[in-house]
Amino acid sequence: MRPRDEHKEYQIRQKAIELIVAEGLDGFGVNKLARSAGVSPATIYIYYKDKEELISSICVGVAEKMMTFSLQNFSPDMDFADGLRVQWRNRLEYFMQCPLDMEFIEIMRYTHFYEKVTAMLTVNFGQVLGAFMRNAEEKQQLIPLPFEVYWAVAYAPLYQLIKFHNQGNSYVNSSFKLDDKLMEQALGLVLKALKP
Amino acid sequence: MRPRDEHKEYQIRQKAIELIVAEGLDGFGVNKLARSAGVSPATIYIYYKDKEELISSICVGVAEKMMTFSLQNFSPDMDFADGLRVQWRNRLEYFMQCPLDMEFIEIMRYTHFYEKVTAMLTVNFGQVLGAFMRNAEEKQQLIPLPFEVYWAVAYAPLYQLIKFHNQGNSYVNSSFKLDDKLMEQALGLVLKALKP
DNA sequence: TTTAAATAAGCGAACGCTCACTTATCTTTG
DNA sequence: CAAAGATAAGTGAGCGTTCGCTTATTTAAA
Repeated sequence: MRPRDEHKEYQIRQKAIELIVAEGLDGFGVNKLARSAGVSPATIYIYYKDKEELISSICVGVAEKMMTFSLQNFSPDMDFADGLRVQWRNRLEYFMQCPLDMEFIEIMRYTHFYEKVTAMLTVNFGQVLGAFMRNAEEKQQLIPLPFEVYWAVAYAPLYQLIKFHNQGNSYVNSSFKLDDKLMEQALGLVLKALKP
Repeated sequence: MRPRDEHKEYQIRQKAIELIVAEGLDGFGVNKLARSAGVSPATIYIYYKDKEELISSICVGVAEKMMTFSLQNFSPDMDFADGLRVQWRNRLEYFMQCPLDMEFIEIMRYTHFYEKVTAMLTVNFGQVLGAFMRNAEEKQQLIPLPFEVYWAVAYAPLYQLIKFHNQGNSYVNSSFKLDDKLMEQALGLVLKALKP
């Protein structure tokens, strides 16, 4: 039998992400994607059952890649400040390498497609980072907190900075670029908030 | 001449928000909206030039309402901790009263419709909150910081908590409800981070 | 080693349906 | 009755999806 053209498979996924980031989920269509990826619409249906499964699959794929990346060089029993810094650095590095992925996930976050991502993240991400938080508490490097309060203070500021960066500006500055120095400054504040 | 039926005007806007929150921007259609609001599709085109203007107008309207609400009882020369608490309380109260508005804006945030909102927020929101930040710095109630770092640490955690609440769960807990006590706890941490 | 059967990949064209939007007509007001 | 509101009944365009067919590759009998 004829083997799959892996380049086509890749092109479909890549162009789908590009199109959705550029034009949003509305404005995204299978025929448009086919033209953009240089394949026939029918070919897309060899790989995916329907449009729903196409988007869903890409969504989970990207989320898995992001999660794996952000857990690089990380272990739940690391020193609290070190562990949090590794997490921040990984996320920032991933974003610098794959800015489209980040924007793509942000768009998907408020669609029903994200439910599968949440389920996946809960199993993999939640376990590891929940353990990290509990360990840090035991070592008295972190104030005892409900998980959600901890998470909101520990990670949300980073995502907001990335959002400003993606947007290219903020409410008062017409141009904004996130760099290592700014990240460290924000991380310093977060650590100050969370340490006993 | 015949006057407009204001009930219809309101129904169109309200149902549009409900539909977009329920099914996303894709899956939202003018015919569907007309049926849901109990009017003819053509009636919608009396109020709005096209679908684009319809969504755009609702988007800006909701954002303006949110901004006005969140500046209630607030002044840029308030004591820093008091001012930040008022902001957090206002946002949380608005969300409790109009949870759909919040979800609606979050969906719109990653579409081209949000550009107009950003422009509007920059003018109104940015001015007031920029002044608040500068005043707080002068009074030495706030560490000197770039605006974006300040904003990320000061407000992002609240939005993340609201997100968890909307979602109804987080990465480790299968059920989560945001309340006043949790908000105060998170606000306490944020203040600890930002105060000298 | 040749060759043809078998099979999945891949495609262009078109299907049925829904979409955003319009037209022709009627209704309600000053 | 003039003027604007409101609508039922459309319209063509574009959507997701499928059909009928071709192409490339493997397999294995001759």
